[in-house]
Amino acid sequence: MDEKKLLFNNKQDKRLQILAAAAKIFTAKGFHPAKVEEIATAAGVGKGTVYEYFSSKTEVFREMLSYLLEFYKQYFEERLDRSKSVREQLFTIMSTHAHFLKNNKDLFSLILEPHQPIDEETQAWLVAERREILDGLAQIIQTGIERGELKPVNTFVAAQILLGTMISFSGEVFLAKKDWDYQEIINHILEILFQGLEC
Amino acid sequence: MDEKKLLFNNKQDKRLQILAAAAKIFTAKGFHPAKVEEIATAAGVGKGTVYEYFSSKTEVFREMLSYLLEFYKQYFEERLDRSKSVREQLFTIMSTHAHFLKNNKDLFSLILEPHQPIDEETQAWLVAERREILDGLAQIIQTGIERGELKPVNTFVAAQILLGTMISFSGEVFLAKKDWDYQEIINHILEILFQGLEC
Amino acid sequence: MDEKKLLFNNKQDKRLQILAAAAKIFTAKGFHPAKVEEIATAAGVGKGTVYEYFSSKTEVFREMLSYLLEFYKQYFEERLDRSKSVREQLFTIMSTHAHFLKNNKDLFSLILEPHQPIDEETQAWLVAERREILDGLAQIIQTGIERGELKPVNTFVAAQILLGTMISFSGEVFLAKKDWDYQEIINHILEILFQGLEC
Amino acid sequence: MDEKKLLFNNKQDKRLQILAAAAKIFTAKGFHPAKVEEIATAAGVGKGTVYEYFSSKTEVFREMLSYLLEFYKQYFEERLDRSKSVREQLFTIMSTHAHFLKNNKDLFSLILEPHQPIDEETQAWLVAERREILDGLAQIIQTGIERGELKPVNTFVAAQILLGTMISFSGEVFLAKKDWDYQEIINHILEILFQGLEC
DNA sequence: GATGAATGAGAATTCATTCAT
DNA sequence: GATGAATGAATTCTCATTCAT
Repeated sequence: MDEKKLLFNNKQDKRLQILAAAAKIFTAKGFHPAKVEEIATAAGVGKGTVYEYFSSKTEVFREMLSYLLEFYKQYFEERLDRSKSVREQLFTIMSTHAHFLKNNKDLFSLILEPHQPIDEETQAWLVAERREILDGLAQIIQTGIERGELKPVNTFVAAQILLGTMISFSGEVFLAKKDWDYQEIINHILEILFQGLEC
Repeated sequence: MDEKKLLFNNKQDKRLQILAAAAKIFTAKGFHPAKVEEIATAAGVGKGTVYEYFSSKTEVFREMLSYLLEFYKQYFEERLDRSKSVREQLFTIMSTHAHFLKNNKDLFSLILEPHQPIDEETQAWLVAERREILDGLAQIIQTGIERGELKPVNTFVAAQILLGTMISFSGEVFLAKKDWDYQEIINHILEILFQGLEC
Repeated sequence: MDEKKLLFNNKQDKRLQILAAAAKIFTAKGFHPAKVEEIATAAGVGKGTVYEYFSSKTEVFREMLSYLLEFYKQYFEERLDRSKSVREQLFTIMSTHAHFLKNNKDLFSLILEPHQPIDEETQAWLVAERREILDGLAQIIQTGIERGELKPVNTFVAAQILLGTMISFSGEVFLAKKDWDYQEIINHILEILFQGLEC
Repeated sequence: MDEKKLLFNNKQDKRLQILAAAAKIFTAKGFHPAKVEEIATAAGVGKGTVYEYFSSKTEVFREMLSYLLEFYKQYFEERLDRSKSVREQLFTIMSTHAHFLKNNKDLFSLILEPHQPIDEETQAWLVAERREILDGLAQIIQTGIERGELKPVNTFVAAQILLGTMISFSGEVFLAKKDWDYQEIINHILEILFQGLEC
C-alpha cells in the first residue's frame, strides 16, 4: 500500500493534483525558488488553473502544509494504541514516522521545522502545530509516569528530546539511506532513552 | 563579554561589517526575502561595495555561514575540557550552545538545520558541517564508553539524539523565553539522557 | 415611466440583458477595468453566453454604445416639436437631456465625450456620431435664423457652445446633485445664451 | 518659442524625461492601454528606471497630470491681465488655451474631462482641479458684473458655459484642424456669448 | 576603492477567450 | 444554446548585478 497514492491520488480533483505537485516542488526547492508555473506543469495543468483553486502561491503553500499535516496526524491516530506500554507506543510513533517519511519523502522537513519565513501567519500556525505535537508526546510520557512505567521526569523536556531526536534522524538517517533498517535504529534510540547513557 | 562584538567587531574591515549585517538580515528574513541593498544599508556601505567583496548574494550567504560556523566551533574548543567527565563535557556543550544563542540570537537556525535550499553546493557543505559536528559528539561519547563512564551504546545514534535535542530546544526554549534558566533545563535533559526514562 | 425599463426591458432577449448589464458596468468602471465575467454575472448569464452573442468584449462595448445612442437620439425625435420657437426647442433638448441622464445615470459620459481609446474604429464612429448631433443642433439654429428668431450667427460655433454647455453640465450639475431643479438651471443657461452676457 | 520644450526639456532630469514620455503615451492611448515598458522606451530609459522615480504606473499618471496642470495654470497667470475688460480677458483665456493645445497636442483631454477611472483618489483630485478652474472663471465673471461690464448673471452657470465651450472646441476645432484660425473662432464664440443669440 | 543610478531578466498574477460537456 | 473550467499571453513590478563616475 502506497501512502503517497492515498495522500494525493484523486485524479478527479484538480485541487489535490495541484497540492500533490506543490508538495513535490516546494519540498525539493523550498518556497521561494519554487515557481508557480513549475507547480502547474508538474500538476499537469495550466498556470492559470492554479489560481482557479488558490488565491496565491502562499495559499498553495499553506494549504499544502495543512493537508499534509492533517494526514500526518491522522496517520498516527490510526496506528497508536494507548493501552500498550509507553515504550511500545513510542516505538510505534517513531516507526510510523519513519514509514511516513519513506512514502512521502522530504515532505516532513516542511512540517516540523521552524521554517523559511513565508509570512507571519503561516509561521505562527506552524509553531502552534508543533506545539500540539509536543503536547501529544508529553501526554504519552505523563501517562507512562502515572502508570509507573516511567520515572517522574519533566514531560515537556522529555517530549522535546523525543521530537528533536525524530527530526534529527529524519533528515540524517531515514531519508538519506534508501533501505536502512529503521526498526533497529529505533531500538537503539529507545534503548538509550529508556535505560540512559550512564553505566 | 559580548560575543557579537568578538564575532564581528573589526570596524576597519568592511568585509566583516558586511558579514555581520548579512547575519542579521538573513537570520531575520531568510535567504530569498533578504535584499542585498538591505544588507548593504545595515552594514553602512553602498550597494556596490558588497560586490567589491563578494561575487554574489549567494556568496555572501555562504561566507557568512562559514564564518559563523568557524566561530561557533572554535567557541567550543576554547571551552571544552576533554579531561572532565562526559556528563560535565555535555553540560558544557549545551550550556555553551545556549550561551552562544543568547548572544547571537537566531543565528543558530542558519547553521544546523537542513536549510532553505540555496544551491546544491551550499547544501552539501552544510550537510558535511553537520556531520562533522555529529562526529565530534560521537567522539565524546566514545571516549566516555572507553573510560567506563557510559554504556556501550551506538555512538552515532547517541550523537543524533544529543544534536536533535539541542536543535529542538534551540528554537523552543533558548530563544523563545528571554530569561529562562537554561542551566536547569540542561540538567533535566542530561538527567533523562543519563538515567533513562524507565523506572 | 422609467426609461431604463424601456431601454432594456425585454427579459426574453439575452442579448439585451447583456447590453443592459454592460451599460451599467462599463459606465461605472470604464472599458478596461470592467470584466467580462462581471457583465455576465450582472446580466444573470454565464460567461460563455456573452460570447454566444458577441464576438469580443470590444464588440459588447460598441454594440452597447450604439444601442444607447440610437435610443438617445430617438428619445429627442419623439419629444422635439420643430414648429415651436428655437428657444422652446432648446429648452426641450436640454430638459430632455437632463431627464435622460437622471434615468440613465452616467450613461451619457459614454456617449458624447472623446473617449478612453478602445480602438480606432470605435473612436472614429463616436466622432461621427458626435458630429451628427452637432449638425442637428446647427440645423435648429439655422432654422431659427431663417425664421428671424436668432441673429445670423455661425451655426457651427453656436452648436458647439450648446453641446459643450450640455456636456459640461452633465457631469457637474445634472448628475452630481440628486434633486436639482434643472429647469431653473436651463433657464439660466438659455438666458445667458439668448440675451448675452454684455450689458 | 516652443512650450513643449519649456514643459519637458530638461534632459538632465530623468524624472521629467519620463513624465514627458508618459504624457505622450498616456495621451495617445489612455491609461490602461499604455504599457510601462512603452513609456520607458519612449523616455529612452530602462523599464526598471521608471520605478526608481515612481512607485507605480498610477503614480506616473498622477504626477504627469499634476505637472501638466501646474504648467497649464501658470501659463494663464502669466498671460492674464486682470485690469483689462472681461471680454479681453476671456479672449486671452481662450486664445491661450488654444495656443497651449497647439503646442501640447491632446494633452488637454487628460486634464479637464471626467476621466477614465484610474482610482478614486485621482478622480477626486481631478474633480477638485476642475472646480478650481471653474471658480477662476466665475471670479472673472463676477468682476465683470461688479464693474458694470456684464449683466448680473449666475456666475457659476456662466463659468460652466465657458468651460464647456472651451472643452467642446478643444477636441473638435483646435485639435482637429491643423491650421485653423482660432482667433476668428474665438471672436465668433465671444460674439455669441456677449451679444446673445436672440434678435 | 566606493557608490548608487540604471537595467532587464524573471515572477506572480489577471482575464479575455475557448471548448468540452 | 448555455456554461464555466481551463488556459496562457500579457502586464506590472522586483531586485541582483553592472558600471560610469
